[in-house]
Amino acid sequence: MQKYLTIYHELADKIKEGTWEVDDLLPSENDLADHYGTSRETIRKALNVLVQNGLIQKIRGKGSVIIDSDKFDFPVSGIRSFKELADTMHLEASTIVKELSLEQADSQLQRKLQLHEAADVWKVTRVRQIADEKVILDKDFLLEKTVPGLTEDICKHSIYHYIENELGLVIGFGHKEIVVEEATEDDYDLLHMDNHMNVVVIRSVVYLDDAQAFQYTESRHRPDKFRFVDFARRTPN
Amino acid sequence: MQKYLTIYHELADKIKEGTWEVDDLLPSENDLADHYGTSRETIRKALNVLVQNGLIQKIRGKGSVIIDSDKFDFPVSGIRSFKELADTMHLEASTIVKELSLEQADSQLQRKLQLHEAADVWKVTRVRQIADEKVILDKDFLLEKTVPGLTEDICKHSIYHYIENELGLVIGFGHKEIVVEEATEDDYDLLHMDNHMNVVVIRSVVYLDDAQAFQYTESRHRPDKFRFVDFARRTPN
DNA sequence: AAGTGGTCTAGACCACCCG
DNA sequence: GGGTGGTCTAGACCACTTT
Repeated sequence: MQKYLTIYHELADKIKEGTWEVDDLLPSENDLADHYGTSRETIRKALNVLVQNGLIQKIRGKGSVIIDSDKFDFPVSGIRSFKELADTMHLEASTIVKELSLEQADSQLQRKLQLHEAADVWKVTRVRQIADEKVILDKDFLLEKTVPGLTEDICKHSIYHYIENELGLVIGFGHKEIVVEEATEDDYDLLHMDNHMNVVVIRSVVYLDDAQAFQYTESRHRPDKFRFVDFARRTPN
Repeated sequence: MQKYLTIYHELADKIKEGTWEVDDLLPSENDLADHYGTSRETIRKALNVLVQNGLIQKIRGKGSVIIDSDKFDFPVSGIRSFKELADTMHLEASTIVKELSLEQADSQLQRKLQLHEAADVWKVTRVRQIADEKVILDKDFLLEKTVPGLTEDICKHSIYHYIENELGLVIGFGHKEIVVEEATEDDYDLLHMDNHMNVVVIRSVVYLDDAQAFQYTESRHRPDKFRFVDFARRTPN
């Protein structure tokens, strides 16, 4: 692995273990460079990842202060699979696969995935349970060309795990939209909806690191169980 | 201004003007270094900001491809003021200041702002109108010590503009939580609520670049007018 | 004055993609 | 094999904070 990433992980682990108090300063970049026997720029690359992930804040002239990242229980933002979420939040979660089929992408889906021609897509419908309550209805559409060999077993476990670990693909980026809509009959059928007339809908497109869109997802959440957490920095624009 | 930021802005403007087609490649880093008479590392810093902001995707061995960032109308995510949002989205928006007062932070607010002692805070209540409909109810709490001299006029215009441009402070980072809750009487009184029983509530804490929390906000949205857009990358974790 | 992080340089080697 | 981006180096100067 790259030197800066191993240093990042070592520092991230130490921070999460509480090696330094919140508001304490990390050793200076020069000290870290000496300690790890590397150049300052390499240390800076490692520290920048810590900054991105909300573990430290750098202050010019002072140093790098430890941030109370517990406050954020943050990795919910960004691109995360349901399984990753459930694991990091220590939830008792399970998945029910309602449908797994191969279809032709219609024109709307072609536009979302920026396809210039027809293509086969997997349609996957899954219900997510947390503590034995059906709270999320996920409808995924995945390019068959990019994600071949999907099985019900994979869908039940984690499609992302399959994509990244079995197929060796690398997720690049994604964008999502969150809105609130009226619940449909599907929602009432498949989720434990009680009296809620609204659902929170997250529509997202995910791209590989070669900028190819390969997945469109509509994720429908019971409103009383929905929670989205985000950590952000002010960037140049 | 720093060389890499001027290069970033020049390239960002060119991309937004459509100088290159989506899926085209930017000139190579070496070419850009020659063209701007600078080193490759400086070019790379500029390109990394383009990547962060979803304008390009770098592909090893190929180059930097232009991403269709229109698809994201993206700067809604991250840390943005209502005024910035309204401006970039070209909305006909206005603000009504309902309350501006100075209070003592209660224990709950002290915890949110990570204060170790009592402190004065501004309490600002504002209703946001878009196209003459009252759609957002914002309740802000700002440390008076950090943000002195707040006036009704500033609150009506943009508190962030005052903080960054008049006071010369620099926003560092923030975190937010989005949930759906039952509407309160306040919501019904102050927003054009029709029959919606739910509101989308965004609770956020914002920090300066010295890692001092200075603002807590509760932003309550009419569900049918709520939309949150997010652009994210997969980062090491 | 000394120490910190922020920027910038000129060079090097590597892994990867493509013709 | 030539070009691309990814990593790493050793050094320099700067703006800023603290002592």
